[in-house]
Amino acid sequence: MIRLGKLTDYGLVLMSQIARRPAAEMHTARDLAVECHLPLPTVSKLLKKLLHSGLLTSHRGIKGGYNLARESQLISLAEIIAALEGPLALTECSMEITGLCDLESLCPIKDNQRIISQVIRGALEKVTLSDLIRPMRLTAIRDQKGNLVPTVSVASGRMQ
Amino acid sequence: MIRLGKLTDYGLVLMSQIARRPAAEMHTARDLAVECHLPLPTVSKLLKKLLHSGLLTSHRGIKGGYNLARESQLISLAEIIAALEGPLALTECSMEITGLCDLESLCPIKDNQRIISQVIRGALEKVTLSDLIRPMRLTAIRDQKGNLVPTVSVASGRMQ
DNA sequence: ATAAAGAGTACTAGAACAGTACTATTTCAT
DNA sequence: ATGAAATAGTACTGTTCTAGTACTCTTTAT
Repeated sequence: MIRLGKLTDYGLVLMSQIARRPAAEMHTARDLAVECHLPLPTVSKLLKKLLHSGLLTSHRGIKGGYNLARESQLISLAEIIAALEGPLALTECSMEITGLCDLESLCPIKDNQRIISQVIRGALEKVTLSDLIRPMRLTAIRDQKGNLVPTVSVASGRMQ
Repeated sequence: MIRLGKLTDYGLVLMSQIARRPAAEMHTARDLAVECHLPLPTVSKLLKKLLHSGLLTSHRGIKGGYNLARESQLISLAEIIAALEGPLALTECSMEITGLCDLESLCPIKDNQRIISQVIRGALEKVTLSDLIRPMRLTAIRDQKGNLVPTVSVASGRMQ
């Protein structure tokens, strides 16, 4: 079951906002709430989740706040989403992967859900937080059938 | 807002089941329900949706049934999912793409949701129904950080 | 000591999904 | 012609889960 809810979107907005500022700066939940136009309790809750997943560091007390645990280029969208939505439906199968699929064994998939999760996950692994905050170029190409296919290309030239 | 619910999964199972059989065969909702172990009313509802989206053809009356509207290689997962979940959150931006982004104009994205939708959509566009029914090879590679990254490679050698 | 910030828990209202039932319409076979 | 089997369409309902909110405790710098 794959899902990107409103809260996850908020979480991404928050992470982007933190990433946009200099790395040394601390960010309080209150400030982030104002900057992102989100209710404070919601922001608090999200930041806590992101903290527990190891994507943020926190400092308590006055002059406290949150900051990125790693550089933004090292944080993938898949990680952020997993932190907020729970493991991206790769629960059971990822267990098997470590044991079986490393050996290129054939996987008798009956659940399509797994394939799809992995395709999506693969795509999200490739996009990092830093890709999200820099302006991206949106191009539309036509496939062999003549349909418009939107393509997201990052400034660095990497293709998704 | 991206979501793959239970019903969408059922829909994919149904499409796979139809695609697995010879193209000439007709498939009644009743048969598919039995074969896929799903309740008949649910199957009916899903098939109707898929029909309206142009992914299936139908024939009424006794000896009626459903069939694929196109060959399975020409039906992408994105299409099936869009048929069952509604347009994959690419509502507004895809409109703009036709006009602006074709010209490689810079897109001042404030909603991350759009980027993500497009990344995911791009990934799902590449996988077809025929990819889904043939056995796939699941491999796990390690990235530069040492994390396991599951990768789905199709028998044809195409990479996702 | 105090004020400001994060940490943790619990509760509530609302929406959306999933499932079901019922009826009409079409078509082939007898 | 008639009946059976199939799709087509609509409406309803219960349950689950999300989103939002409130309150209290702990930590830390001034």
